[in-house]
Amino acid sequence: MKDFYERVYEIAEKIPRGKVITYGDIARAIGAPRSARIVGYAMRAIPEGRDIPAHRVVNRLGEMAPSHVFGSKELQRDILESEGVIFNEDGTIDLEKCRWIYR
DNA sequence: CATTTGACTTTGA
DNA sequence: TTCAAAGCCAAAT
Repeated sequence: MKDFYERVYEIAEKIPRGKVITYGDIARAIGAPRSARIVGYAMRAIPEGRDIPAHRVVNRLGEMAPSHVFGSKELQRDILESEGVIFNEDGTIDLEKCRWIYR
């Protein structure tokens, strides 16, 4: 049995290109539906040398991570857009179309 | 060992 | 409907 963070990373790095996932969904996928915050905490502490598409992990409203993580929210949005993620007019992700379900 | 913190979510006023 | 507050739980201090 691996560390909590490890499980988060295990799932996060499997997110397909052009898709996103919410913190709550990841938490549920690793059997800890009440630990959405911890998932976010884990994403902030991603170990170096690990290739994790953290920009594909968003909150349940499809909003970008706070600017201080990627430098700016616009940067994260650009990356996602270039990967094929659909955005709404207000700058949030269209979860209906791009939400990824772990399996 | 006790307290604080946070890339969250849900609920109640 | 909108806004504030509380719950949640692993890690860091």
